[in-house]
Amino acid sequence: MFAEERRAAIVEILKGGNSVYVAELCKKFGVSEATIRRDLAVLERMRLLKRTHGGAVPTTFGLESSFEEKRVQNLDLKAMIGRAAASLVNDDETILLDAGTTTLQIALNLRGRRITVATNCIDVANAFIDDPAVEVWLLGGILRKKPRSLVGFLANEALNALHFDKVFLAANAVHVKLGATTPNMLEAETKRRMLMAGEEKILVSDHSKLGLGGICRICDLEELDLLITDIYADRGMASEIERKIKVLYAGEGGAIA
Amino acid sequence: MFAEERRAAIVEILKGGNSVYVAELCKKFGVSEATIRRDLAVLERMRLLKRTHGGAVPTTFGLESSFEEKRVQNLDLKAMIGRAAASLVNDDETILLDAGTTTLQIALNLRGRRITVATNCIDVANAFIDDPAVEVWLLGGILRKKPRSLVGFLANEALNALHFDKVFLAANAVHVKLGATTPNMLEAETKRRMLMAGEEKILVSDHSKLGLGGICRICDLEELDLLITDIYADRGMASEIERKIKVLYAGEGGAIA
DNA sequence: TTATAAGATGCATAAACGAGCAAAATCAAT
DNA sequence: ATTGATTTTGCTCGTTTATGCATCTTATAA
Repeated sequence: MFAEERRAAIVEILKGGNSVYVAELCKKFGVSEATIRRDLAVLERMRLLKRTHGGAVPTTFGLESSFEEKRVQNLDLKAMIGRAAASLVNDDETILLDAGTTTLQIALNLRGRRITVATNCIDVANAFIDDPAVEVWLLGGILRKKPRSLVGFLANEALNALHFDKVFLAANAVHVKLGATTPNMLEAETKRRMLMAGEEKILVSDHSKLGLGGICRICDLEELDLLITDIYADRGMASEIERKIKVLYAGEGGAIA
Repeated sequence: MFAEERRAAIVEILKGGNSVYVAELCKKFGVSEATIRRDLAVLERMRLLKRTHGGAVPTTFGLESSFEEKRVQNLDLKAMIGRAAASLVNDDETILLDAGTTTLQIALNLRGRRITVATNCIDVANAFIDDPAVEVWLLGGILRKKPRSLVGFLANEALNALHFDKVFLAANAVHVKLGATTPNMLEAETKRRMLMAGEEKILVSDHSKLGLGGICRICDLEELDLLITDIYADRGMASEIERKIKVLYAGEGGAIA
């Protein structure tokens, strides 16, 4: 592996929103800490990341990052779900991607594809910023600063005027009876509109959110066409869910129906 | 095998997204390392690959594009203009900020203020990502990846529904006769809509753009309320412009009328 | 504050590179 | 075929780059 490749891979890791440790990178690439530090130094000069004591964090391009570095939970699971979801997308389709860490993984797996992607998340839009193949539409709206999503009137109005082949929705909780839920009312409303704007409605959620209930209902599971979760989902709960909606289980090798 | 064939074959190998080693290519084609290096040099000049120590990687590797952080021209002047512009904004106002490096400087000088900012630029929105005081609205639209701005139908529709106390517009060229212009038609259309959505219409432009003409006209200078430029503006041109529009000259200490 | 982990710096080494030159291959005319 | 011009190729050698190690300095946390 070339230095160039290694550096690109480091940037790729950080694009998922995670921070990385020097030791972690050493192990992953089988090189010394000195080499990793040199890599991080050049990447920092390129503004592709920000070094910290022990590793590096993504650049929140702009200013001294307020990056509250809580690591993304279940990132590897989300990456698997992202790969599985991306594999469902065909060339020349129009895709609507919800805001969220899982949908960001879908975005990363769609880079280079000949598709049109609309989203209400600036991180998702940014995943394609150096990708000439993908046409990106950003829905407008009020900027929610924590999840970096756009919600509210502008987003809803924009969604009224648009239609997509597939919509990939994220939810904070997925429950057999309560359906898909989220803690924020504005988010819920925008998510409902997103569903309406999509031909094929796909919900993505790693297994940790299954069985949980939130405050604001987005929709019942019957209203959706497909749920993509991971192979660590509880079998009992899974079979209950499967009575209401088709489920895909993403794993190392690929997805199983 | 001809050199041409060999080079085509090398490009073909890289097309799959793989990297190649010089030694590997030597063996494969039965030629010396010097020959392979010459091939790689030729192909790199044709932008068909990117050389690394030991081999080459495909050009679509990502790092390169992010790396071209072309440095902003006249950044210090733009910062002065940004300070001057920001000083015109009052608390509780609603502000519309155009996309551009100068308007980004305005945004940086508005951090912490109790205002609402709408923009069609993700960099401007990001300037407030860690600022709880400023409420940010992002207009939707097609993401233009080089200037990182949002234009087109969604942006225009959103602007129809909104109204702001002040709009700060950026232009690529400002001319006494031709007015404010920009090279991109979609941008021009969205900028026109932005003007319509603002009560007070303010154009910002450092002196290097004065006297230049672009392809797409945004508006005549008479349609605007104020031009903010810097103190290095040519006096002759400045006095001509002043016959059509009020001008503010930003300098080290502050702005002079 | 001190203890500990992480980072910076200088140096050594091996691999890769670039330039120049000569040999070999190719081509264009006779 | 022969000759000469041009291009391509391979080789050598001095230079550069990438990397790891040892040592010294700095940052973080108890």
